[in-house]
Amino acid sequence: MNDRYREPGQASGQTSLADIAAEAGVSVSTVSRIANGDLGRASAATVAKVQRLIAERGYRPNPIGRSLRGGDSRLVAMLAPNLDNPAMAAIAASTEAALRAAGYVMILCDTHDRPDLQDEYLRAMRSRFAEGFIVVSAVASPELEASLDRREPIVFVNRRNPYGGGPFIGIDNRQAGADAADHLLACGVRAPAVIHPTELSSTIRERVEGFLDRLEERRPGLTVRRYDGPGDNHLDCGYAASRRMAADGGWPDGVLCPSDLMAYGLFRAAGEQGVRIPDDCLPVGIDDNDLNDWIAPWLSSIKIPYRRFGDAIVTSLRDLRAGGSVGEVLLPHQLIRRRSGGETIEN
Amino acid sequence: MNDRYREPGQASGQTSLADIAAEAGVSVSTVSRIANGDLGRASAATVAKVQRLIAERGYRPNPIGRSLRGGDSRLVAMLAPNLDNPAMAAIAASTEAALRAAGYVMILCDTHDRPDLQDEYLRAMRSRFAEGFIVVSAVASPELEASLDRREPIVFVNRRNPYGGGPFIGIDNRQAGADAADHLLACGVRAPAVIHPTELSSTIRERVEGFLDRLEERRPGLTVRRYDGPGDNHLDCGYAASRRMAADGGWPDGVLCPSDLMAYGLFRAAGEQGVRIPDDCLPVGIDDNDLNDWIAPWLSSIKIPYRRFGDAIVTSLRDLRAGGSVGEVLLPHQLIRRRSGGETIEN
DNA sequence: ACAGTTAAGGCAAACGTTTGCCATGTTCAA
DNA sequence: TTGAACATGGCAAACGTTTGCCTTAACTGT
Repeated sequence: MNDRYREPGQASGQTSLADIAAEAGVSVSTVSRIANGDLGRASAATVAKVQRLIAERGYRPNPIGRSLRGGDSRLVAMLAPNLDNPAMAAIAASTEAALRAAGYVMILCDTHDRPDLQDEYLRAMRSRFAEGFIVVSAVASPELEASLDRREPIVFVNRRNPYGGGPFIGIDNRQAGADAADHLLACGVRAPAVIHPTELSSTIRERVEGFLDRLEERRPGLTVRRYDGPGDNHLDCGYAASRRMAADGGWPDGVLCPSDLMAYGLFRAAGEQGVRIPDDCLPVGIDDNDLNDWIAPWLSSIKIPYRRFGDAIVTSLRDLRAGGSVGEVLLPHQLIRRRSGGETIEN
Repeated sequence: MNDRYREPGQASGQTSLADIAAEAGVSVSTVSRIANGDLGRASAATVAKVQRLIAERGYRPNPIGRSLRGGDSRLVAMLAPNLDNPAMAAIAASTEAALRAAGYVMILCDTHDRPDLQDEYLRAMRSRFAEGFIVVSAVASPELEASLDRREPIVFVNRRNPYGGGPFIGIDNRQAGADAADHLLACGVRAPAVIHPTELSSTIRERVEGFLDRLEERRPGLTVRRYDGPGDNHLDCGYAASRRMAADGGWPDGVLCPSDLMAYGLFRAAGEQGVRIPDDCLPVGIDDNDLNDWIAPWLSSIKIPYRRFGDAIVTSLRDLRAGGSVGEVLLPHQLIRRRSGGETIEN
């Protein structure tokens, strides 16, 4: 192509089985077996010689050759919508670490929540011999359905399999909504409201339902104001919904924001209208973004242990590949109470 | 392995050249050539037949086979420290999009700023035939040096090549520091201070130097208080440095925080001590996190156009692989002024 | 009619692995 | 002494692709 910059790892690069074999005066098969720990198939002398050469030349098996042969590729694809969302970044970071610890390499694909991109990535990764898929906030798409039909190992995170079944990692969203309701009532909120995106995912729906059901249970007959907002991301949704809410009947004394980003949208709208948060209006979020402790001391939020998702995901993926039947893993959430001053009180 | 879950893309999966060839009654070579657009090597009838079959069976060339052969892998590795940092997430997201648009797939590796992990990933990616590397905030490491020696295509982002030279995407950090100084002076700050991490990267050093130099130029003889803070991340550094600053001589009327995260750390320390931000102490950040507009209306910050990094990175990578000599790309930054009320005034 | 050209397409090697099977040679028991 | 078992290790196919070179047949010009 050009002589200034070489392809990395190309022919002249890495030492291959053949190089070692030639130098040791044995066949590639023998070297391969020794490299893979099958030491009983060669004499002690041969094993020693080959092992020495492997160490000396820094031989590392080429994953490409391996995958082609049909062995494992040690590649796992993670499909996530929009990395800009700090929650996604947290999941990605913890999954990456867990996979690396298990000897895998993660390919991260940003699907922008679009079914067509999700499909494109599923195809691309399949033909790259990805050994498994982690789909965060999956959307229904033809290729996803096809993958499920082929019984490919797929772990769903955050949002359940739109076609039902399959392993799932997340929290008990209904319970989280109920906990949020309890929190608002405990803080003396009389007329709570709820905002949510116009387009409801199953995750958000469950949180809102859990919230409403718990309120109905504890305050029968109480009407809960409910506003939705349009937008690509939860920041915009939260902002738009809050403005609708303010225009419709003024600010309530408490609001469930089913994601922290929506709470940030509410915060902005409140600031613009001179409404003091949390004194005039007490929001409760779900996610508990790491930054809350630093710059959003006004936001109590239900912490989702995204840092722990990685391990759970890798465990599920392994069980799946081992043929075990894998169900849902619901990790524990926890309300983090914050007061405006910035002190955090964990219960 | 087991019959419940299959490897995706394995033998029984994707249609291969051989499948098409068998069905069309021609050789693999012919199909390969037609699939790659070399239409002059077969009769019109053959071309039509093969093209029809390719479309019908949904044939897509297997990238593994291609890479192995020595062709291109369309794989690019991005090594980033700590995805938790919103700035890194923004760079990763925009790069992913730009690479996908250019037909590449990005592998994202979290190096945690550790030289040994950076090395491990460089090796792993090289043997997977990555066509190029994007190293964000590179640290010096043996394998990086080796990669440079082999003239592999590496683009450095955010932090310059620790061994010097090579293409770089970033901003003019000295100028950004100077702009921050101008801003503080314009806001009437009399005795500005600066906080920074104890471990100085070249990026942060440049920002701080630009700040101090500009102050010396405009206010000769002015002594600028300077505090560093330990910690793994800039949040902790900023917090620790701020507390040191407060303990040492009280809060200044203005502070340069060479990253937004450090400003968040300062904000928390100020909140704990009852210091009002920005009224008592005016911070200026560098980065301009997207969330500032929503929940940090008190923070004026120098916006780094992370969203535009992706395109610049891909362009550099292409030029590099085409053999062109690629230098530094400094993208324009811009001060975003915010007032406590939340309104944004861009200049 | 014959050499030369062109069209059409197949052969086979190469990339790096893994693995079932075969080929030696040695040892051991009956 | 002869068969069996075992130790040691090589052969070759297979994965999917690309490409230099070869073959065959038809066509062209003289």
